[in-house]
Amino acid sequence: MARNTFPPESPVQRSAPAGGRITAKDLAKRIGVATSTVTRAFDPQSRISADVRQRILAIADEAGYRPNAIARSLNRRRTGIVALVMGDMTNPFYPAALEEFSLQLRQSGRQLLLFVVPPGGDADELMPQLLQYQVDAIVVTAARLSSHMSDLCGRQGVPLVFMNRRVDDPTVWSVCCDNQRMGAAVAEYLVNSGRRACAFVSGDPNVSTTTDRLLGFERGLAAQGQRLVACVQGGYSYEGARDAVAQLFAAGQPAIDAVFCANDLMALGVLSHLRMNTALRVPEDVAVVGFDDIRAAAYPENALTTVHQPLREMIECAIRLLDEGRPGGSVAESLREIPGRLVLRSTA
Amino acid sequence: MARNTFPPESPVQRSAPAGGRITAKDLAKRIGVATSTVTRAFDPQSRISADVRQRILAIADEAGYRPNAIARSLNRRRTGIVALVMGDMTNPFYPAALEEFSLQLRQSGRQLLLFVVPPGGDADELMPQLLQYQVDAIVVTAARLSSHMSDLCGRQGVPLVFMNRRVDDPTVWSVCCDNQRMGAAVAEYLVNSGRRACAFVSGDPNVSTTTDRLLGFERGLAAQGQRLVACVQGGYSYEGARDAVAQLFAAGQPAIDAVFCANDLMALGVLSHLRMNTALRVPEDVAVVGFDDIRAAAYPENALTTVHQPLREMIECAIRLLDEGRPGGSVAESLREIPGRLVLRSTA
DNA sequence: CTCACATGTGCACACGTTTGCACAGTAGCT
DNA sequence: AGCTACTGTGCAAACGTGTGCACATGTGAG
Repeated sequence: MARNTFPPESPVQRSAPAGGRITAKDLAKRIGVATSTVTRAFDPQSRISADVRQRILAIADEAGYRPNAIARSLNRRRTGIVALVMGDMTNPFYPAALEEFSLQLRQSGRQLLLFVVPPGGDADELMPQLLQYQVDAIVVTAARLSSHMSDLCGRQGVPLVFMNRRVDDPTVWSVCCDNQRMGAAVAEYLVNSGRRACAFVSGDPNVSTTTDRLLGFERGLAAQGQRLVACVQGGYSYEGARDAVAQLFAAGQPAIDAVFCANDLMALGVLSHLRMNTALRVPEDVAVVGFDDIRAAAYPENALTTVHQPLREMIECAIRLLDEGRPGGSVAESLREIPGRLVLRSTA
Repeated sequence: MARNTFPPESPVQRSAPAGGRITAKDLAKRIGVATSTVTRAFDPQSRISADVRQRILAIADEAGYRPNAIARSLNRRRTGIVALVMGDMTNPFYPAALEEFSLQLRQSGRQLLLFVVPPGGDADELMPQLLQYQVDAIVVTAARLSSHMSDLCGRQGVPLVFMNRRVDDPTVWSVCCDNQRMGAAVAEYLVNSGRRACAFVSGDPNVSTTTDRLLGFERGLAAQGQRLVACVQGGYSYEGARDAVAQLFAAGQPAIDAVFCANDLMALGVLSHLRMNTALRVPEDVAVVGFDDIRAAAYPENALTTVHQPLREMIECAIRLLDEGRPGGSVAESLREIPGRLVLRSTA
């Protein structure tokens, strides 16, 4: 038999690669066209005769062929991958954001590479790994990033969007709810409903999301001739807020009659303390207001009055910004604020 | 000046590519070594003299160079990317799983490509996209996958692991809690503490996680001479369970004195109904037991008795299996069951 | 019939890395 | 000195796709 002498000179002419994965070249050979023609069949922009395209697509489908996105990425210098860096998965707001992100990114034909920064950790360590994968853009939410890493992204030409966090850097985008205005709106509402001693439960005094809400709250109080009576640290967690507020009330402060929390999770912790450990009635004796409008806020046993963050719009905005490259103008222009909405339930 | 005639014949000799990204070739030219030497400097396995390696790494660091993971993936035919397909982000158990997954994958040097299947949706539509990106393995949790897609992965040689779900397919892995045994343990505990009329709140009658827990529960009851009094569908959601159980109790059933729920989220819905809408006391009149042990189960206002799922161990197991390729043996061998643990709090 | 032009296809190179092979140099041993 | 073995480096061919260029063919106008 001359069988095994068939390709005598060709050195490594294996037409079926080990992995079992079929390539454009295989397909082309089988159909009798050039590999570039196969490529063009998959690109709607390309000019190619309708019948050839159809034939190629049909056979490709039958053979289970789809273009290798890795090879394409290398060639096009665009991966279609967006990195999402996220901290604090324990706050239900962020899983909800993640779900919406995933949905919208897929609708725009992109993939989502996820990085969760561990509780005490820093997003900085993740960046090298992340940049190695040549992501087209990076979205950071609920995590801290050094300015060093931020302009490393800049040098590599990777757009960076902070979501639910504002940074004073005109070269990166920020998308937020209008935190100051909503903080003021909460103040106005509480004072109008007769509250005279308001406290604030902060998340982290270094994070804009918290400080903007606080600033707006204080300004809103001032506009009505009041001042903030107390401000405690809740560390963004249920337990942290519960314990902080326990101390606050145990300290026999001048009877606080309203507590505004930087997020819903902490507000639930506050509610828990008031209901389980004190005789105070909500809302008669103490009003509680949260921020985010997570699902649990609407549960009847919580019925939490809170500020609704328009998650879908915020994420739509963030994704639009990904295509804009890096912002060109001032800090103010690099910030997008989406209006929130006060949702009245039964705790205030 | 002869400056601009320096490379007279070379056609496209641009040494600084447009993207601003520096490549191994650039670095090599700058140092005066071959590109392969640069590669080897980054591979601890490679034999290369210590001083050359150090010099390369130093200059690479200074220049901000890191090997392009996409190009490497193409060459090695391994991307280092694991796809995670996840449904039902509204159940806090899954965000917690996601966080742990992210952590463990990063520790093993891999990346996480996330796909969230939309509420009514199907994982099948995602698979083509996902396979295009040449992921090294796929983990599916809380989502349904057709057997057609399952063996498409098989043909492409991509290991597939179902997590918290069991499938009767010996070619894919499954990692679960020992649901039947824990269901039986709950039954035993409830009967031992004097319960005489137990009901079950199911998630989805077609999902193994639910049916195994139910089966174990029924067997456990039978072993004590009892039978299940009622079984309702809660659809895995807080609201679904609350409404289902409302109907159940409104129907004036033979006074049910224990409710076992297929997950914690539904158990919280049940608690909500009992506490808000009935005069029944928990646990005196009705016991409530959940499954998963999410964080909210431990909140004092819930204090939910539940079955703890050992998330970390389950995920460790799943990640180990990724490296095993596809399972070789029987259905039984392709299933890994991790023991759970009953956590007694105040609802039963 | 010639020219201008549009259409469809193939060729070959590029994307940035990895890796088998060859080879120069050095060391160890008889 | 000659042989073997080992170390460190360069060369060049992959990996699978996209795309500019050339070219063949068809089409209509003058």
